[in-house]
Amino acid sequence: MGDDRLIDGLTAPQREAVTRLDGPLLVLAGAGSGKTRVITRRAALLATAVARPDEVLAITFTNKAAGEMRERILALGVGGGAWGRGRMWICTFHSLCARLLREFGQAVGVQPCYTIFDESDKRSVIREAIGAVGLSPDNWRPRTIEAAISDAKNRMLGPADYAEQARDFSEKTIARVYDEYQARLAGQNGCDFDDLLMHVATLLQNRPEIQAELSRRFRYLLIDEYQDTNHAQYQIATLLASSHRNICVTGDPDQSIYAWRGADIRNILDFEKDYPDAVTVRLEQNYRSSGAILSAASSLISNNKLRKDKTLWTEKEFGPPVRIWECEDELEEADRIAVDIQTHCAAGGAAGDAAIFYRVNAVTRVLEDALRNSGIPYQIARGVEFYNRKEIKDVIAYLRAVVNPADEVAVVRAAGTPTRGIGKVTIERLKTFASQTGISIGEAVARINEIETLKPARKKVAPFAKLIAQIRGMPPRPVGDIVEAVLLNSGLEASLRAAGDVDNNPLENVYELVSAARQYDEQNPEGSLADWLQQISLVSDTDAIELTGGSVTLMTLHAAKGLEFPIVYMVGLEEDLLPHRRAVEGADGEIEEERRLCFVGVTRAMERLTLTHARFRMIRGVTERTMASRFLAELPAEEVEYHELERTVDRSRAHRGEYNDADNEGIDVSRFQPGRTVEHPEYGRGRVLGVEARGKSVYVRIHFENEGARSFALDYATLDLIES
DNA sequence: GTATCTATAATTTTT
DNA sequence: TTATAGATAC
Repeated sequence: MGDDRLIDGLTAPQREAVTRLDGPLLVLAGAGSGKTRVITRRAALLATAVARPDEVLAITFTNKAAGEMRERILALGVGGGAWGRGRMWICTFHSLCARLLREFGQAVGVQPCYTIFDESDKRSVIREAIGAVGLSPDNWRPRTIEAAISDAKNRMLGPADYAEQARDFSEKTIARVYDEYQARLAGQNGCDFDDLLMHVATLLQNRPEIQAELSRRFRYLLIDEYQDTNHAQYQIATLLASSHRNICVTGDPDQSIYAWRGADIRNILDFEKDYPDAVTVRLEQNYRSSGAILSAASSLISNNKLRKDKTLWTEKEFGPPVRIWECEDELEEADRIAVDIQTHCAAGGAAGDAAIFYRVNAVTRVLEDALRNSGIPYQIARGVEFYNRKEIKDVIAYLRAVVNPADEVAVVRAAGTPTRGIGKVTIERLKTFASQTGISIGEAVARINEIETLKPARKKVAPFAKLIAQIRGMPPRPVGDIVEAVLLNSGLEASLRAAGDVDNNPLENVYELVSAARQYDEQNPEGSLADWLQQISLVSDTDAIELTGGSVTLMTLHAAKGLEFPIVYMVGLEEDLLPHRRAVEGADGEIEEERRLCFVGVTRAMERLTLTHARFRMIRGVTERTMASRFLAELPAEEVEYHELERTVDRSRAHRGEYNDADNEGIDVSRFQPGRTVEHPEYGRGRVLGVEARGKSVYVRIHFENEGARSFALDYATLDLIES
């Protein structure tokens, strides 16, 4: 069967995972266990031994991972000409669904020319919906409502389902907004990210003939990072596999870090229940990290209670110990990292060997400054930022308006930029006419002569209407020509020519967009404007990382999943940052997810790992005392190298008297782990909520049954720990 | 109808 | 610290 090259050099379990082609297969792949190697070879083997390439559907977590997988399969050089005829489907859940909706969406009320609404489009529609049901955005925060709706969609609850299960006033109100929001999206023929999944899952559920056709089309399924799938994704996977059951999922419960986005770890834990005949393969040998790093990782993750026990092992040598650096503040933290990287480079190492991970994006600025000042090249994973720029969104608004005339968000934005005398009142009149006539806003623009109310403004709208009609009349490709036409004919180019300076040049950005379109044209001989728009709507931060580049990579811990670097720094190992405050205050399970996040970061390192924490950190303009992360105390103490604060070199703000130092050393906060029960002489028994530093003292917050939450200064409180 | 200013709020992680 | 929404001035 197949090509021997595909199984060369594999261990027994790896070989099993590659060659057991039919039936349900669960691959529990520990960090660094060669999983990518296994799934690429498996995909290649499937496509050469038992199926046509286009009968294989491989689903990855990011576009980046999809691209890499495609390259690696090509590099295997198997299958020869077979690749040309029908390409293997390698995509993310979202891009798969986006494609399927274009083909089958009408069955769930989505027109083929639908457009994808990003977070800010979603925000503006939500605001409208909140207003339309008679609420005020001051009392009903769009953020909160968005989160609730997103959560509902991930659980496949439509507005009606959600309303049915809504219990309290808050949920019932959200249900009204959800209903309105969804109606508005449908009216604009738009889908948000969550809709892509929910609609396809519903489609597969309600239309057996489509489900049958698709499971015939995709005879073999391969799903990576299965621990991070949500319910809608689970349904899609299940329904696609239901007739042939050739479903292989890979993942690692210890690396589940997206519960906040609706991911349900039970999907992977229950795989064997869903498919009782499933074969399970465990990959537990780690080929990536040194003994020291692996030992730290194992020690850390063993603190999770809700966990299937698993032991990673390595044949690699122990190597240098994991370092923990205590720094005065975030400036010193960044400086020390920069100096360390410089030392590495001076010794002949490459900057590209190193990566810096952090919990929140907000901490990047100081790191960037330090690297820039030291002349160290760096890259930051934030690809969406380009598409979030104002001038880019302006151009894209025109394109969306051309593709989908009902896309009100886009039409309104395009009509108003550059300013051409179309204001609020005119827009309202267009909207009113559209809804009275039962047409889309785009059509209303095309039929301005029929709109009585538009007397003087008609002259202002006419050129815009003409432009849209002209662009719409162009052939759907090459896309580059369309983008360029929009740019030149809309007046955007002219208005940008005047603006801009050296380090922020919108005109340049906009031309970069034209280049991106031209590049797309070259790579996709059959691509259309709609396809390109779909593709750029789904780019993520991680997609932009250049792994072969010669620069230090900065990214969030979430973005780091699936990658590896010889040298890793993790910054901000502090309570309230990692674990994040939201998790500390939240349910018990959330701390475990933070720990898994930390574990993911640690296991990215191959040779050298440095964890840092600062005693003081400025957060949104205010410098605060911090406490070392509990996770640091969970590392094997005798194996790590602890670097205390270097008091001789004081580059910190404290030195300049910008804040008062606090003498909190030596306080054992670990005794008061959140969740522990304590006894207070006056208030009786209570539960520890958390420990926090404020000003010069450290406080412990306790929740008492009768008294509610109270804080005590740790130095003076008379609290007894009760064994639980 | 448009531009500018001010106040205000809010900050986890991402397809 | 930063972005954004709303108010105000032109």
